[in-house]
Amino acid sequence: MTETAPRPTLEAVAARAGVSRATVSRVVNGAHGVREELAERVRHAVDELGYVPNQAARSLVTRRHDAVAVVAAEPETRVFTDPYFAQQLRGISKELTAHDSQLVLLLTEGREDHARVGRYLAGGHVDGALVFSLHLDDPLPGLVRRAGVPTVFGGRPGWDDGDDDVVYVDSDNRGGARAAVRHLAALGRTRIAHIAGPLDQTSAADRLAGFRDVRADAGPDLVAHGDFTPGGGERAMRELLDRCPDLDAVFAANDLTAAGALRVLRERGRRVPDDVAVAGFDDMLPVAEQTDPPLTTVRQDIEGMGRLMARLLLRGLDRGTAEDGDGDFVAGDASSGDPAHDDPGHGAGAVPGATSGLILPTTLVRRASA
Amino acid sequence: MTETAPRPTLEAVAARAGVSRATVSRVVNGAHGVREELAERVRHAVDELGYVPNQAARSLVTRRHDAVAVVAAEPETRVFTDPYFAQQLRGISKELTAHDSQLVLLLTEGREDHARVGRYLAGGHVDGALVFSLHLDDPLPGLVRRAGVPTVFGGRPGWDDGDDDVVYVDSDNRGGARAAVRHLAALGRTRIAHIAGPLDQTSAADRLAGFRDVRADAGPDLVAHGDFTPGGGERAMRELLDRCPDLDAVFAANDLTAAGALRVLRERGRRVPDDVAVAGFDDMLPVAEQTDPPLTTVRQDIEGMGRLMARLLLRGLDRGTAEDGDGDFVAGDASSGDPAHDDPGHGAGAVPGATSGLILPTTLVRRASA
DNA sequence: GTGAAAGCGCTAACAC
DNA sequence: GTGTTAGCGCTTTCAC
Repeated sequence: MTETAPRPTLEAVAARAGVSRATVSRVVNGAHGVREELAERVRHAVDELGYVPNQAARSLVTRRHDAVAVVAAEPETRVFTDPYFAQQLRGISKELTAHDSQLVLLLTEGREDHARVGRYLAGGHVDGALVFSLHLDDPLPGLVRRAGVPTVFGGRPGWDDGDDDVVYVDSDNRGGARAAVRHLAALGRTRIAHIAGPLDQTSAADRLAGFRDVRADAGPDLVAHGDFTPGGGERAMRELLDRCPDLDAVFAANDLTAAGALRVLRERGRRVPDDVAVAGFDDMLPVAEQTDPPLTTVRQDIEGMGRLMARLLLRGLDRGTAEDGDGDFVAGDASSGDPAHDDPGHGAGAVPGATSGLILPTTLVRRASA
Repeated sequence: MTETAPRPTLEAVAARAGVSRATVSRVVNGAHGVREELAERVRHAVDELGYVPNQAARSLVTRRHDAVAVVAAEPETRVFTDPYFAQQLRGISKELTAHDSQLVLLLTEGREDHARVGRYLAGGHVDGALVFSLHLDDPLPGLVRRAGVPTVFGGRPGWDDGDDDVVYVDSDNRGGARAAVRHLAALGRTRIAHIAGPLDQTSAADRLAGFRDVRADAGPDLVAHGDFTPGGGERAMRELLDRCPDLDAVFAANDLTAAGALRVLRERGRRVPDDVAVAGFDDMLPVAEQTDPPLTTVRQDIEGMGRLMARLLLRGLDRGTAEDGDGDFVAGDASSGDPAHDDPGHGAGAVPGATSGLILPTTLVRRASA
């Protein structure tokens, strides 16, 4: 834990190179209009002295911070029970790095933390925020709005007050669910059940909606409610089996749930997929590949979500800097029919005063369970 | 993505309260020696105006940032294949939050990123760094040292140049491994094999060392090499079975490896634990509880590691601020005998000029596999 | 106890 | 093109 040595300043570089501070500043910031000879001298001095600009001083005047906050509610989201969040972070990090922006991570544990986050966001430390909000009643969204910071949400926000323009990125939960259920149906299954996730999370609600899209006629006994955990999956599976002993397929709201269901099916002597076909959601690798049999499931581009969120935010931040149209990433299952499905070409800030979401496509991964 | 409104400044608050900027500053920073009446007036003005100090301006003069960088090499560590890193982050976040410090996440993807991280660290954006370095040849440690930023490492660093004082936190990989192997032996197993992890990571090396501590006589055919993945576990298990068909126990370097081994054992018709007892390491929940049978394994206090790292760093930062001795967290299996095992009471900066590590204890979690 | 004033390191007008 | 100058919002001596 050595002490930080005093860093050279712009002034020092200027003296060394025999120019003014302004010139050094211009060179350092890549401005045009500096004679190449001088520029070279400056660069030399910078190297010699090991000059690194002081960001605090810079932000003070530019009001830019080259930093973005990532806000996530830790206990409520499944942020730390699986690698999901970590992958989104990775995507975000990659994109921010490419834009020379730093990632400030704000994790909230409870209500006490909200004030802190609000203060931080309002304090003008960051240029924007990426907020993960998966609960219907999440206080975070309101909070960041009040802070007045440009924001992109991860996951479809539960509320929709209409008069506010909200930008979000989500994966196609509904379309993915449809694909899974259609796959089960294509297998010839006719008694297809669903184990839903906690419906106060939009992902769970959307997956249930996808199930219903395909099985509009499914009776209520074919739907049980889990909580995205294996334990919840077990309970729900038992319920379903008791209610509908003749079911021949199950679509679980996520892989953890499916793993629990699998265990109960085995315990009850049902063969998978022969007697009952099972499909999950997430393609959470450590689970989906390890179950017996391995899980047929719906894969999302999680890292891609993170990247897209960051990209949207950054693009919004330098709105007006032209340079548009790197179209990889605009996405969407065209057949999705999801009501929140915007023209992806516009991205951030497309429709002022209206919620606009970008939905990333999902893909069905076939393994042995269905 | 609404635009940020202009924030009130100290000046504004001062005007509102009818005092000088200096006084407001004192109140805001909780200094003594301000007449209570004035202080009250200032607090009032702060609330009314919704004043939040501008951190950039503050850092510019104080040279404090109330921010800590967390640096992790993404592809090399298993950071994104399991929830491990996320849990450490959570621990770090909690501790930093309690000290009003922000968490700046620096993820590196490759060599190109090192320069960026070095620049950032050297740029004086943060008060210190928490660095995860698990590879022997990791360039990160040297880099942060050159940046001259107070640092605490996560995981025992692979190198040890002796003349530098390095502070790190690790869990008791060696002691945990010993406990697992002793447990297998206590079960009456005599032919205990080990599937090691990638030995360029100290955790894997330490677990192997722990195995050897207990089974000093184990021949080389009882040790196979995996890579911390299920696939590696499968390959290693096949090898072991071919070499030593009579083995009756396996200690796998982590749970993922154990999951792979389990699959091969089943495939080869060995019953677990009857024919072969299996133990893992990590207690990685989505895996350890889902395997068939569930895994006996060694649990680490991952979140605790994160907290301790942050605590150590922060304590080092305000060295001299007295207030010491909240002794929860100082830890260590006293019987460990690990050479890097310091007197935990001293913590950060205890032995200047020498590597000092704090080792968190592990616990054996018994499930059905052994 | 409180205020006035200097200055942290940088950028952005504005002159030259 | 390049230098000079005036702050950005804050903390911190130093007088009073």
